[in-house]
Amino acid sequence: MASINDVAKAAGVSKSTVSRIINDSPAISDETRQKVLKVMKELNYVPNSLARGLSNQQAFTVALLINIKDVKSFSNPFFYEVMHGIETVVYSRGLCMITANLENTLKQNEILNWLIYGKRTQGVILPSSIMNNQLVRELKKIRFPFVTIGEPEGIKEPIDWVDINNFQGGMQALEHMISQGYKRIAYIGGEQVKTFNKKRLSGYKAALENNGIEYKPEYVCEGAATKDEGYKLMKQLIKLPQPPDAVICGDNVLSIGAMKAINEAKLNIPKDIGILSFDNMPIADLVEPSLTTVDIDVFEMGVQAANILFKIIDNPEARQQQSMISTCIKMRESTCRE
Amino acid sequence: MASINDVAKAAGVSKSTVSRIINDSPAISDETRQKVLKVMKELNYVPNSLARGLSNQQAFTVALLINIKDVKSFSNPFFYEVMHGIETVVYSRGLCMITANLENTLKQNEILNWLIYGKRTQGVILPSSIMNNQLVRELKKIRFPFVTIGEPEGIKEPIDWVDINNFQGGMQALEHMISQGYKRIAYIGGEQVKTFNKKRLSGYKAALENNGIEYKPEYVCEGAATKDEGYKLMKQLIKLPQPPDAVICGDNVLSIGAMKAINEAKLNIPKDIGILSFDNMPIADLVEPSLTTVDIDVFEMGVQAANILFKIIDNPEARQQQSMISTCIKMRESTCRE
DNA sequence: TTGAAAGCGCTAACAA
DNA sequence: TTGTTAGCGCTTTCAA
Repeated sequence: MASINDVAKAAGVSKSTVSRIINDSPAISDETRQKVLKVMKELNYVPNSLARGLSNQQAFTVALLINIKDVKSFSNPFFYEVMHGIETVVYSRGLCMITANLENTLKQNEILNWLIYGKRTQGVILPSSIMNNQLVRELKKIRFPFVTIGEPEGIKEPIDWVDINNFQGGMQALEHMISQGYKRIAYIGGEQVKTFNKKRLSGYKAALENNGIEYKPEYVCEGAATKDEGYKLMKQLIKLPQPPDAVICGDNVLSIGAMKAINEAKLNIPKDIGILSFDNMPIADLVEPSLTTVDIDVFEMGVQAANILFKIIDNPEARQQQSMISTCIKMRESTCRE
Repeated sequence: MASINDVAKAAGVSKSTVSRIINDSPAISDETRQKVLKVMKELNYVPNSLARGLSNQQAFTVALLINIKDVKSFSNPFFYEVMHGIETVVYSRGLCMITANLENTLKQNEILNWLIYGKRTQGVILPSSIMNNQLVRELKKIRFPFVTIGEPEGIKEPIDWVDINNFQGGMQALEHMISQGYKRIAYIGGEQVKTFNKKRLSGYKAALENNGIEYKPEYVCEGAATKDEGYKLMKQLIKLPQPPDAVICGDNVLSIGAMKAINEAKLNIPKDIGILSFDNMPIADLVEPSLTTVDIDVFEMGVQAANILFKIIDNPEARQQQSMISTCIKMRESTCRE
């Protein structure tokens, strides 16, 4: 294992010179640089990141905190892609990404302390669900760079975050239905505790208004979570004196329940009833008919989170930035009336 | 930010003493220990991991390499749980976990070099798909601890790995079918390039033999990957002069295709044809009827991978260990003939 | 049981 | 453009 000293000796220069070359300092003659680079290659030299980190007082590491229990907010496929987005940016800057689960041995604050004060990382990306005013105050006090995934609620100071534009998603969902000729568009929404569900519903309502369609409370169900609930709620909708001719569901699971109810009522999708779902999961392609969804570029969300984080790291005075990722409709058979 | 010196001064001891306490050295009087621990708490002291690492010549970090492109072998939900399993063990030992994607800016070897020679990590867990004899030789030469996820192919030297017991899975699948009274059990397998698919099929064949059932080549299709292929293959099976009364599918996607074919033929699941799938994905619970699957404890696989890795780290002379995670049948409606 | 001091591999201020 | 040197925060050997 060659060290900077070995390289310096072998190249006949001082270790400061080698250090300067490692750090791309311009104050080095081309001749020396070539010579040293050659020696580095020969010795298979890789700078010791621990020594660099100690000297620079930074870990060359970014941490992604996840909450494994919080399956709904950032569940499997999503999380995976967010992570990959972050990773792409982090590694392209020559840092490592460390991941840590908040539900592990250490408690939330402890693990953050451990990561931050133990100099294990120089920035974190964390789910908005764990943010609170005290934590924000603390992080700001020590000027520690952080970015939140998801817009945090009830935070007084402005902070940096990225989120899906769920309001836009709700609007797009309704507008897609309208464009396909549906008139009476119902809504089976997910749990209203989650901000993103509230935003989606607001988007739906706003689009109703924009399009001069009357809002009918009996068309809107909230707080559903399981296939079974989707099924039951859809059944009720079908039984209405004037049943809807389309339904927007909060997620794929609800949709599957709703589809079952529609099939049992011998109604045709998409002819009699159109159906559209938030969250573009693999299952949307597999069901019969395939499911039109509101799609999200989760990878991009990771990329933006990381970019914002580096912006703060590079310039601690940078203005806070909030970034919304656009949604788009992934059209499939379930709304293709034609 | 308190350093070891601050603690030493505040406690009126030398920094060696503080260091000994950090490292749980027994050669410390209880009195001193209590005194120093109290000061540490007061100063909110956390040891600088970079300095410790530099001094100890180890990063206190374990790396998980993933191959984001290789969706089939270790795809989303799986990977997520493996990671969580690893993480649980890693953090309980006070180390960090870093993840790195092989498809990133750096190439495979470069990123490994970068991680290892840059002292960024003291052990890696990596997918068997990237293993080759040269890499094994190199890692062994420098005695770098590593564990493979999945049994590697064509590796000459014995190495440490964990894998799902896919052979057992294949046997269990067939035996479950038999126990439910099915007689003519077909098999729609995944791509045979993948070792795990070969093993599953071998298990199926072995179980046939164990149970004195004749192997019928026309009942076995291989190399399918999409819903559509599942559909077509199932259709062919149904058209056979003596069609099967049960089918085992290589994954959930194939199963959905097969179910479609069965439904179109107006056959009942599970009465006329039973269906069972490898891989217990969320979708298995959502389809109608719900799908019996071969389930896998992927979390446990991560735990074992990490445990083996630490065994090697703690004792470089340890014998190589291969660990197989048992499968089990998750019974649902699709095979419930009763 | 404790302390003094050297050293881990790098960076950066200062000098040349 | 390059070299010398002190120092980053910890561990560990040796001595007391």
